[in-house]
Amino acid sequence: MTERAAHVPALAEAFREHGFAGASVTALCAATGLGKGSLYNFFPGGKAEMAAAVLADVDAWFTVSVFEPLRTGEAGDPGAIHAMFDAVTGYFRSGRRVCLPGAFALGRERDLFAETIDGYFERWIASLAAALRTAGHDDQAARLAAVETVAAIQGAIALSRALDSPEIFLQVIERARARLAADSR
Amino acid sequence: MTERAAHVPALAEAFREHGFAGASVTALCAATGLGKGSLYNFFPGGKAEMAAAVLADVDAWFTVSVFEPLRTGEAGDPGAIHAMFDAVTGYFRSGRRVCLPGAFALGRERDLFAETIDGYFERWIASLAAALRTAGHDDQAARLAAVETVAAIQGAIALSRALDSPEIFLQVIERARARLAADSR
DNA sequence: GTCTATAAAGCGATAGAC
DNA sequence: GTCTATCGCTTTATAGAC
Repeated sequence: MTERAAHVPALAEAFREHGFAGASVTALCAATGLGKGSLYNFFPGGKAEMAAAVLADVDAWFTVSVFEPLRTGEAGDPGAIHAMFDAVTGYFRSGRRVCLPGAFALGRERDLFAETIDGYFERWIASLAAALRTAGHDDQAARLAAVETVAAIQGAIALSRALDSPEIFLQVIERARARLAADSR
Repeated sequence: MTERAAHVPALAEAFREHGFAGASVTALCAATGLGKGSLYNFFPGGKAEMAAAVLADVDAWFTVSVFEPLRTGEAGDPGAIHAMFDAVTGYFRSGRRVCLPGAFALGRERDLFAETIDGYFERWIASLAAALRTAGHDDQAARLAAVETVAAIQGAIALSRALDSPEIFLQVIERARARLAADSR
């Protein structure tokens, strides 16, 4: 028996490439290697349920690989924040790979997945702010710097794709990293 | 005679709301108040030609309202850069309105409009960098700060839509503005 | 230049054989 | 659980009346 979860990464890549509206069930079949019948057997709710599963998978990865490490960093150790930048640089493939919650936020599909999208960014900001408080920021400064940093990462993806330049992504990321490091001295 | 250009703003709002793949010709008819026959009379190339006209219109607005003012600012006067932040805050409706070149950059439609999208962002960055050089930055610092700022604006749109919070947009914009002002002292 | 009617293709989704 | 065949609908785009 093949399980539903095994096909989620392929669905994710298809949604990243085509967007939600642009990803036809035929394209999703091609991405997974499954027929329509099999796909609907795993996801009776159709495209919406597939996208929800993908978003849940993305959320789970970030929870384990980004949000939780940010919260378990020790006081005075900037390692957790550096690890976050390294993790997102790898995950987003230096801007070649889209952030699905961010991309969905720009379109009509935002309404379908509002809670998931909101939760993803809210927890990213909150956990980064927690790490910044550990590094010495006060509450308000930590929250603002976290918002600014997450926005910078989202903007870096859009801009590097627009200019077809991974270097642009890396430039923005390194400046965001340097700014947090400087502020945390 | 109604002219083609008169319908471009309505098309733009439809593409912003639905995205390129999600905007059906029926929806574009509803947005413009025209029948399919009339729409195809103005835009024989269909959706792609409509979107191209919209992107050209966006590009023209930014050229007049953002790019050119950035280049005509006088040395030592930070007014042009402040005017840019004011203009984009208004244009993007504090993050409620999507940046079409930025949104298209995230999807497959990027390939269709690659030149336009690339040119839009390249000229935005170049004109902002020119204003920063006028304000005292050296070449490399100006370019990097311009890239960072445009990315921040794109990220602000995505994040404020994700969290359904115009305040987030304004926070990020004000921090970007303050950073440029501080660097230009 | 505008509309309605329509063509041809693709869509999401389902049924039913295996 | 997997497939193919098919349904009903929407899609893009065109044709032709006015």
